[in-house]
Amino acid sequence: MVNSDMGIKVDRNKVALLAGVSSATVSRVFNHPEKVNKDKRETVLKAAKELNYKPNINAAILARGINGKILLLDNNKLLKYDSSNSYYYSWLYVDLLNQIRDVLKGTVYELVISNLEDLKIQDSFDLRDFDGIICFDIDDIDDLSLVRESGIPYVFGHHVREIPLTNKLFTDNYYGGFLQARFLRETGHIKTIYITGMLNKLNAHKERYNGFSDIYSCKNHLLIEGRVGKDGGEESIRTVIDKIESKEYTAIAAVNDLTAIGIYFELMKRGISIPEDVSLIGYDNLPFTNLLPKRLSTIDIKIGQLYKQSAINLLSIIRNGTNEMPGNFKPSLIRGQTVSRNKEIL
Amino acid sequence: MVNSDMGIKVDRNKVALLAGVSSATVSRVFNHPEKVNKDKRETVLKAAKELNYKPNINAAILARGINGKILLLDNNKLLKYDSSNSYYYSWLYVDLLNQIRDVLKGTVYELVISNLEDLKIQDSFDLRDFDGIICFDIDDIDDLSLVRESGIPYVFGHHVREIPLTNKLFTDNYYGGFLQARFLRETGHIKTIYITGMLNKLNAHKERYNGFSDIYSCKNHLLIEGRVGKDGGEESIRTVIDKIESKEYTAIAAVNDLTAIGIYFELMKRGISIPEDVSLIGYDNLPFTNLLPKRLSTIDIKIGQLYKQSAINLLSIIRNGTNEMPGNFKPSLIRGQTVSRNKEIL
DNA sequence: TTGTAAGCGTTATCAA
DNA sequence: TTGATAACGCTTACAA
Repeated sequence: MVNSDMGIKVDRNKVALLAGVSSATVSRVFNHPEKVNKDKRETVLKAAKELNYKPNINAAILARGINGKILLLDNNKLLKYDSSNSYYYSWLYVDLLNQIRDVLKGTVYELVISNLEDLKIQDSFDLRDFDGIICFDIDDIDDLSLVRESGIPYVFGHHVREIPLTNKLFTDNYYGGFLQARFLRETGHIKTIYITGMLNKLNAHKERYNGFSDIYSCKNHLLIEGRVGKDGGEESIRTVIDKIESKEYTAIAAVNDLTAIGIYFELMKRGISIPEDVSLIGYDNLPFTNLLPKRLSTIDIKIGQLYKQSAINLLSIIRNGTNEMPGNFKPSLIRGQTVSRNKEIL
Repeated sequence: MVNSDMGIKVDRNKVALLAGVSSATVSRVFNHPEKVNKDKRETVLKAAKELNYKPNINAAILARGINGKILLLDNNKLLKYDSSNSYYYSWLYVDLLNQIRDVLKGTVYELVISNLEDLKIQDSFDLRDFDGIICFDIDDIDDLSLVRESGIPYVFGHHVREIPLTNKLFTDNYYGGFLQARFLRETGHIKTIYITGMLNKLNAHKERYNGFSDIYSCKNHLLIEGRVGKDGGEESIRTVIDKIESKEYTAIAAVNDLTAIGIYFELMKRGISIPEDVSLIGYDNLPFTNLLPKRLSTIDIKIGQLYKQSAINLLSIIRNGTNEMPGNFKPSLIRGQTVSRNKEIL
């Protein structure tokens, strides 16, 4: 007690001395407790407690020949106000961060955050300083090569085809689109409008649409390809405002929440009530949507859970060299208040 | 080249061998380059490059007797949907994170994130594993004692009085409230409504109000103390809706953006136009406010910059044992679109 | 089951 | 200005 309180360094040797064992035994008590006699183990633990002993992680790491660090590598698009839309996703980032930390909590690994920009331009750090890499939102094939060629175990959350499935964890966009459609159909909507970005530009958009159109055939939905985001949503909805006012279409699905928000406010401005006049469902479940006058119906991509699983997978790759976990992550429906039963058909 | 590409370990000794110097000289080249002969320095650097040598940070840290880690300790209120309001501040968290990382980039320190809950309940980690602690949004005096008693250098971003000024960095709430008021006065508003939480409950609220009422005397503003947040804003504004409709009061200031958003939507619902019928200004500059139909006028607390400065201060404390930097951080005005010139007096 | 001792890759002191 | 060399605190063969 006194020792530690006085700030005098207490290491394995001091504990060993007090417990009357060798320092190797102390080490074993902490790393392979099953390999040491129960009585001795307790004596050591007692001595350690008395001395307020705390293992030095860095020394352990050095002795083990590892780095003790997992890298969360992001594309640093977050927080760039100008590249606008991705900025708002930083909200989800904290969730993801916490989930990954949760997985790493019991391990020797510490989570370190960095981004591609620092890696490439400044080379202020080296991938070799890490035992594993979790890529967040990295979709450029060249960027990925950088990671793959480092030889460090990695996992990856997107859709580049060249990546082995083992290292990949992705949100099931098809299923998400399907959920949107199924919800609208269940609430009695016959004819719907689907608002998205240019489908040939982004695979995720295409997949979400495929899931949606699996339920709503071409005759039963109107597809609008345009810009995404708040402004895009406003623009797109204007082109079909007459078809909403005429009640020809009774529900709208958007490819993401930001676009849905543009639609939401544009309709509001024109005195069209949601969901009384038209139903609306988004995609992503940005926390923002919970602050709207009517809580937006949307799809929760559960990004925190997705990256939690990716951290688990990474650990498995580091330890076993491989990983058997699922790579496919299913989103879920948030019912919200912006979709209501279609009264036109009652 | 070959060596490193083949994954064979290359350390100081290999570099020393190739450069024809001792390993101590190699070490000096990297740590105290001024202490080594220029020619030799270049030879060493060349050899290091050729071998693709990378210093082992953990070994350095161990030898130096430091931990190589700075802790960002938060109160883990973020991400708790139920404790609602703080949840939305996670948006700002990413900003702060990036800024701190930016400061630490040139140092041996890595940023590690953790929270009080893990520290107290699980004791899954030990404050002694860190060289410095940045406390984020920790306002409980007992929690702070934990940090202070660890003896580790720390900085701290709030208003507990017992903390020495050196270790404290705070946002100037008085000035922020003053900015709100000055902006409203400049745009010609004579009588205003100030909506806040219970003033005796939270010092920050009190300070903001003091700044505001420094410009608007009691006769010129109506103070509403109530619940904060979206619901609170809705409630509070309802109690004075007649005074807004009658144009007796032409502008509203809210203690924070979440409250302002409640006010915003409640007014919208009642057909009161912002800023045509009444002006509105919030506080915090949550990114959210940029997505509203009219971009909310608000006060930017610049939390990223604040924590950047706090990281700089912490480094100064670690290195010099003390710190001379300013502890007071001034927010700035975001003009937005929800405050307009008061036409009543034109 | 336990102890001895050789690393792990640095830093830094002390002589030269 | 340089080179030996002793830490740094731990892990882990290997031997006992």
